[in-house]
Amino acid sequence: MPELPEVETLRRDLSRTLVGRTILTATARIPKLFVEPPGPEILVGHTILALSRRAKFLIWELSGDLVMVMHLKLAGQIIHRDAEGRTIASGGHPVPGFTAPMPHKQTNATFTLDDGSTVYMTDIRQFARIRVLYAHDLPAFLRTYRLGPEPLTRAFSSRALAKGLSRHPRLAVKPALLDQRTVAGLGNIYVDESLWQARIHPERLAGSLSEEEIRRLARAIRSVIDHAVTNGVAEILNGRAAPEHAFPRVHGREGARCPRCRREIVKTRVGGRGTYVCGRCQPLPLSVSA
DNA sequence: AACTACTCCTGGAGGC
DNA sequence: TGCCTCCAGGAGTAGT
Repeated sequence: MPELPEVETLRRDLSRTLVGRTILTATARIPKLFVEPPGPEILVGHTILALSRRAKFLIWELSGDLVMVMHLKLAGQIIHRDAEGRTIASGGHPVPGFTAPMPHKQTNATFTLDDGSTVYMTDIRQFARIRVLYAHDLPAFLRTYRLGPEPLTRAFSSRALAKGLSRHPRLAVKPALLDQRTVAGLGNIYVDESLWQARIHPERLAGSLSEEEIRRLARAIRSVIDHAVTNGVAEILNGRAAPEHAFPRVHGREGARCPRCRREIVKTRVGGRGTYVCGRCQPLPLSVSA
């Protein structure tokens, strides 16, 4: 569930509470959490210099030429509690709640810091992964993913999107967008939202989109991601946002009315993923569905 | 090379 | 209540 906006929001919040702190202890409950050596013990004594992000990777930049690269996958969550046990930063998957007692049985890693605070990493599905690298090896590590442009940077444009989609001309546009080489950081929710906003059916073949549609899609991706990052995605997903900011607009809203045309939102399956569309706003021409 | 299907996991929902 | 199946889904990988 954590996609670019969730990870970026988390990065910003943790930047305020973690930078300058030194790690006193680091433990993992599940050995496979740290994909390969070194394990968490190497982090002890290192100071957190900055937090950065690439696609859905959360990157802890540490003293001594180390980086810790986290991927929350579907259900990873991070909670930072101060010495009194108050949550001072949190993000990722909202279940269990950020106020739940920590640690609990799904707390898979724990980091204690020099100010008495503690960072808990939880993951009810155990898919999340952590990798510790030398900082000078990080660029090569990221290069192996051949990640596409970040949607909120100048590198992302309708031209860049067209180029990315041209890699999969015979593939449905939804799985093409989920490929991190096309655009970095999109996941199932934001792809559905972007396609709805651009009025493009997820099963349209990537190669069938007109230039105008690709422009619309690029604008939609940028605005959907920007909106989520700007407005604080966790609160939006918790339903606490104002109605005009209700989000998601289609994903997970089977049976609700399309906010644009009032037609019922239907759930389908595209590329093996649960997919939500408005049948009126996002037409699927017969010529490309055959 | 490119695409599909399966896998990793657990918990929650729904059927009976 | 309880047992069963299905589903959630990022990304790695095995198979076609």
